[in-house]
Amino acid sequence: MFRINKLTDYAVVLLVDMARHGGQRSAQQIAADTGVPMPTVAKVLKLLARDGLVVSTRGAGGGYGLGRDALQITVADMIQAVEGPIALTSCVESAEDDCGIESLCPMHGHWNRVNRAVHAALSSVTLAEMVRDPLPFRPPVTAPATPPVPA
Amino acid sequence: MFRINKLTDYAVVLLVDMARHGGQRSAQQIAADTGVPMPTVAKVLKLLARDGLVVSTRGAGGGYGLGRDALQITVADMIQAVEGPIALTSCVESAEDDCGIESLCPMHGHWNRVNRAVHAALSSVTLAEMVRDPLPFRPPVTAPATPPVPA
DNA sequence: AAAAAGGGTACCGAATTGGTACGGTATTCC
DNA sequence: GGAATACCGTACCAATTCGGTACCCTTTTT
Repeated sequence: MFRINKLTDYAVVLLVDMARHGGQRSAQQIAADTGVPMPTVAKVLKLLARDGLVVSTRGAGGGYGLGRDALQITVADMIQAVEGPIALTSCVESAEDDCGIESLCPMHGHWNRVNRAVHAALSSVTLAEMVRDPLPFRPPVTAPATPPVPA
Repeated sequence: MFRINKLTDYAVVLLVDMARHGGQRSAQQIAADTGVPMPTVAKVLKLLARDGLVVSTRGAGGGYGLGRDALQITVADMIQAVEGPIALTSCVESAEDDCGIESLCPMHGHWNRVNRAVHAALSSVTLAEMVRDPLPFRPPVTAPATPPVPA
C-alpha cells in the first residue's frame, strides 16, 4: 500500500490536461477530455481551487484555469490540496489525537524527520515536468537493495 | 491524509523496543513493554519476520530478535514489510490493474519518478537513528512555501 | 429573465483497515 | 515422553475511510 488516493491521481490527470490546453475551460470539457466522470471532476477541481492551484470563473462562459504557472505547482501541492496536510502519522500535524499508547508518542520526532524527507521528495516534481516529455518509464523500485536475510 | 498504517506505526514501536533491549524476547514481553495489545504484536512481528526484519525462535524460551543490525533496517523496509511494496499508484508495481481510464495511464512514468524519490527518502532513516537520540522535534512541515494565490 | 457554469452539502455503497479468535506446530524442560 | 511455552497461520468481524452520486443554490452572461 502506502499509496495516494484515486482522487489525487485524478487531480494530476486534470491538471496535466489543463496545462496542456491552457486558458479557461469548463469542467465538462475537461471531463469529456480526460474520461473522468463529471461529478468527480467537479469535486476535485473544487478542492484544487480551494488551495489556489486552479482558479474558477463562474457564470456562462466560465470555467477553470491554472492558478499559477505549471512550474510552481508541485506534486506535494496536489496531494495536500486533495488529501489534506501531508503527515505520515496522526500526531505529527497538530497533536489533536492523543495516540492512545504512551510509548508510541516519543517516536514522532523521528516521524517528523521522515515526513520532511518525503515532503521534499514530493516537492521536487512539478506539473510542468509531468506535462513535458511523454514518459521515460524506467523499471519500478518495488524490489530495492534490501535482500531478505537467510535464516 | 497520505499517512502510513497504524500497524506500521506499531512496527516502529516494536522494533525500537527490540533494538533497545537486544537479544531474543517473547512477543508477550514486547507487548507488555510497549503497551501494544498482544494479538496485534503477534500480527506485526509475523509480518516483519516474513521480510527478515526480525527472526523468530519457537518453543519454550523462544521469542523474537532483530534479523539484522539496526543500521541495516530502514523505514522503507518497515513500511514494505507491513504494507507491501511502496507504490504510490495502483499501476506502478505490476500493472495488473488496468486503470480503467485511458488518459490516466500515460502518467505513470511520472509517478514512478515520484515514487523513487519517496522511496529514497524513506530509505534514508534507519532504525538505529530512531533508537538513538530521544527526539529533537522540530516544527512540522504542514505549511510549506506555497502560499495560496489571492483571487 | 433564462441559460450556463461553478459552489456546496449531504448521503450511500464499497473497500480497506484494525483488531480478535481459534486451532496448529515446534521446542524445551521436567 | 508429556506438559508447558511460544510462535504459526488462517479466518473472521466491526469500524472507519473512500469513491461516487444526487440535489439544490449562487453567480454571470446573453
